[in-house]
Amino acid sequence: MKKLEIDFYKQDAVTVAQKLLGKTLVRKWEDGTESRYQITETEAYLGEEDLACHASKGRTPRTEILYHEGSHIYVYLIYGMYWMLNVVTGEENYPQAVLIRGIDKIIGSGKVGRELKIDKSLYGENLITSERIWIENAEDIDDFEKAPRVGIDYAGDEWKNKLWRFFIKVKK
DNA sequence: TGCACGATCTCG
DNA sequence: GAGATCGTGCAT
Repeated sequence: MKKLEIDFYKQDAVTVAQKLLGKTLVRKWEDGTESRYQITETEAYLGEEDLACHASKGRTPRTEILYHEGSHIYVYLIYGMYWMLNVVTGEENYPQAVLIRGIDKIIGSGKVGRELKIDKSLYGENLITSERIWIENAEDIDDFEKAPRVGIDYAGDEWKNKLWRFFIKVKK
């Protein structure tokens, strides 16, 4: 399949989060081998006014990449041990990102970070030009579930109740 | 310069 | 149900 192009990432985070479901995440290792995963769960973080989005605290060295245009990668260390993998979306100066929470059978952003060996060296990587990580196109998934986002109790009711978490419905 | 806290997981 | 473990942001 073909790599996703810049136009895909320039859409808003909520749209991209839904469309990323079912797409193929490709990780190329140091030794030249590749691993491929189907994206099964995502969450959207949209703009400075979204209190759950890291950019709500303003532009800092850490969140800088969120202000760039879509297709960049935002990695973030949480609880001192887990690297979260995020895809920056939208136009420049409009901070948005999609958190990858699940790939294949690996559900949980901490596990994803470990599986993909995500670390600071991937911060700011570009999904279109990178030789180490990119996303390939696949058929859109229409049959998915929505739910409130996880672990953002501090964001306040208005934001924490938004159904911006998306995951593929498990087939019986 | 210091400190409290978090988009989590694993183990007991 | 608590601990592991550390970069970041904000208060001193």
